[in-house]
Amino acid sequence: MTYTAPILTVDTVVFQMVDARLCVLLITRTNPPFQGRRALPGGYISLGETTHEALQRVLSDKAGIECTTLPLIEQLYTFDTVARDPRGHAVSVTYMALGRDVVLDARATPHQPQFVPVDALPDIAFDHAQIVAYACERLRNKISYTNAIFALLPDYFTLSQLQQAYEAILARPLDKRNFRKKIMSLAMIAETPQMYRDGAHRPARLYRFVHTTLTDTAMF
Amino acid sequence: MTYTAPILTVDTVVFQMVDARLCVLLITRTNPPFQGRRALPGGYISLGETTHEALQRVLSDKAGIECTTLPLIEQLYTFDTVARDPRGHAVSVTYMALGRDVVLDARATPHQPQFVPVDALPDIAFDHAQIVAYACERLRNKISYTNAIFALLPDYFTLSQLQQAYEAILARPLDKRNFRKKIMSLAMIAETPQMYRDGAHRPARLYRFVHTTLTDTAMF
DNA sequence: GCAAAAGTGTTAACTATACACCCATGG
DNA sequence: CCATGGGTGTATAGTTAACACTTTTGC
Repeated sequence: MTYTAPILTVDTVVFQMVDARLCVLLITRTNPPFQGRRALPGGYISLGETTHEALQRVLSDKAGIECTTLPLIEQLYTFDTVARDPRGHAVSVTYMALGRDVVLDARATPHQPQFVPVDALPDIAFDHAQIVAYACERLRNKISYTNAIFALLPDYFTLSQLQQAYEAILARPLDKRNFRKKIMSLAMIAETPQMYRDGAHRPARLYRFVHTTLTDTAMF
Repeated sequence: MTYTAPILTVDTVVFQMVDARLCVLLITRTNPPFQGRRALPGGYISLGETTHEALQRVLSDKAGIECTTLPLIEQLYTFDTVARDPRGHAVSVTYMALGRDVVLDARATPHQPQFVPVDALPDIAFDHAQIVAYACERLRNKISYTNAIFALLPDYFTLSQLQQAYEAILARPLDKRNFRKKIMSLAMIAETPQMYRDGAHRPARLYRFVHTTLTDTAMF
């Protein structure tokens, strides 16, 4: 039997907070089709490679990111999609990753990786706008019933930072008092003795996450 | 460039209620590996075929089921898995489907399709037990925030039947009065003038679903 | 008349929401 | 002293959960 499988690719939506805004990692395509257009980091899955291995390789090659620095990686959905080259139809396994300390060196690769706010996306290649929209929805759901947001915040953070992250992802304002009451009742975070001083106002208490692995925690 | 993709397969978890129990469709494998063992219906995805097209073909060939008779089909997850033949690693795109009127003809194909209660699964091939467990969990979640259960019930049904379906999927008993109060407040189902008579007891009112497409409806 | 499943309300506990002022700091 | 963001409590409405008896039918 001569079995020929469809082209199989992986595409990843890497989220990170930048200035209290939810941002997604985009690269610039160096090859046709969509050469010069921005896109999600992605590429072929080779024979013998798992989807996760391909993801690691692609993020490392195209954005200089090591997967081990991303505290949360989760598969999203598998799209039947247009191929990257004219051979026709392809299948793309998509992943979502959350980061907090990712520093990009836009000159280290020709792909110019950068974080772009999800509420101000440029015109991106393939069906990647759809994938980003799906990832945003998944993330919104995920932070509502797990502690997934830990993966987007630094080890020590203020309640205002935490609230801003929730607000950016949910795309709606939250009441400060109700938010604090709720979050403290969940045993998801713990007070630390440290304070954060920043500008002409009262210093803020710093908190940390009790668990830095994914845990069920009904927030909303 | 000579690009060789991993082997790509599709596997489907088809659910149906049988005697108030949640059942899953299994076939018997006619080829190695796991020849003679039961398994989810599945097979190769060919070049040029979408995952959904492959799913249709596989269900038709191996179980005699036309996809158009399944009111709800949803992609589950894509597993890196063992290959069906010794060439090594494969990628399996899995789907969940819900049915209500599926009648199987176990003699029409050599695959002996049959519905088996999920709480009494035999030893099944590959990583299919894991896939069924994942599908059950997804279904449990899905019926909690959508009307997905419509796809498992006949057009006309009693409140007891509906409650039994929820109980079978959630694997816990529900309070009859609270259940009825809740379901009636959701505008998910509507009374019909018909009654269902069955045995030596009071006849039951028949209801129908207001929507027979997937709709958001917070049930639990 | 009896066995079997259908049908029906109330109360208490909990959860979610709305809302406004004082505090600590730097300049 | 003033501008800035940090921090705090209460009252109401809505939701969930617990619980037992009467009705209608076939035999």
